[in-house]
Amino acid sequence: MELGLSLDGSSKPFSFLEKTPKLSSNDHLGFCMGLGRSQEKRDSLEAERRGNGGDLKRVSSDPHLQLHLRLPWLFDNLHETGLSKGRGRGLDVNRLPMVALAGEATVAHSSPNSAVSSFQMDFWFRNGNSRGNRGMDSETERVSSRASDDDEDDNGSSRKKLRLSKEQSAFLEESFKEHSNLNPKQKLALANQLNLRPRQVEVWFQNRRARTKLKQTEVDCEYLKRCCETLTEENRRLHKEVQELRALKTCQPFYMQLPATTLTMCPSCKRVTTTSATDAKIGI
DNA sequence: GCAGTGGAGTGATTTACGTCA
DNA sequence: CTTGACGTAAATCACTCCACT
Repeated sequence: MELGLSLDGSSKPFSFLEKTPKLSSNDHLGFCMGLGRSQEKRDSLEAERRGNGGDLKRVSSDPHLQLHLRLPWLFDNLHETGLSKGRGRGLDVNRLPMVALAGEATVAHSSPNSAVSSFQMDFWFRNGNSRGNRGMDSETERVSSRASDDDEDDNGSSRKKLRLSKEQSAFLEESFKEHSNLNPKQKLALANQLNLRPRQVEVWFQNRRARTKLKQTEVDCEYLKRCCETLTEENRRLHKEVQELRALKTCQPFYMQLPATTLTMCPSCKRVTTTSATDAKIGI
């Protein structure tokens, strides 16, 4: 059994279900939720993207979110669908022992717990920020210059987490409110404005989109959960009502079920005849 | 206080996929 | 039709911060 619910009230809310593979019989009681944007919303989003300069070549190919759950609300089913399955990954330098990073002496010396990230140093330096006037040794300067390189390291050791400053985050946040997708021009402008690499801006927006979507999904799931509970309760109530009506029907005397009859007199022969209400209605 | 720990937040990377020229 | 470039979503990792014990 599949139940489709739409949150947006679009006229064709479950078109995506046509493409959804049928749940196998092993899926027990399946619950399929479709969280979709209405066409209008999608159009506006597309228009917004076009308005961003028209450089974007396509819109998201994933206008809907589909969740297949086994009642009652077993979210852990997501794990079974492969969402949490890891893929084969390439070499991760962060998993290498420190010895292997000997060539990255400048980075390795930088304390990972340092409150002053290499990026922030870079930001201060480039901005001429007064905070950057703290006494920094030559090593932090080396880190700074390294972080300011626009190109990624070829040896893949650039997976160094750099925390953005509050100002940068706030600015990115504001930009995100205006448009959640950036065209290359906007990306470059933002990067220049914030003294970040374009790639950093790009990644920030990617993460922001993903996490916004995740949050929205959680909210939607909660809403659907409540909807389902309400509907279940309503269903239970209606079933009970049907049972009561059936019970009432079997208890009623036979005559109560007969259609009402009326006595009529034929105007010509003056004979009294009985006519059922239905007969009278159809003019017999 | 202080160290250890678990969880949340977040920047970065990898992979897969769709679109377009 | 095929192919490569490009952009994005999804999944994941790694690091940081913070509350709690």
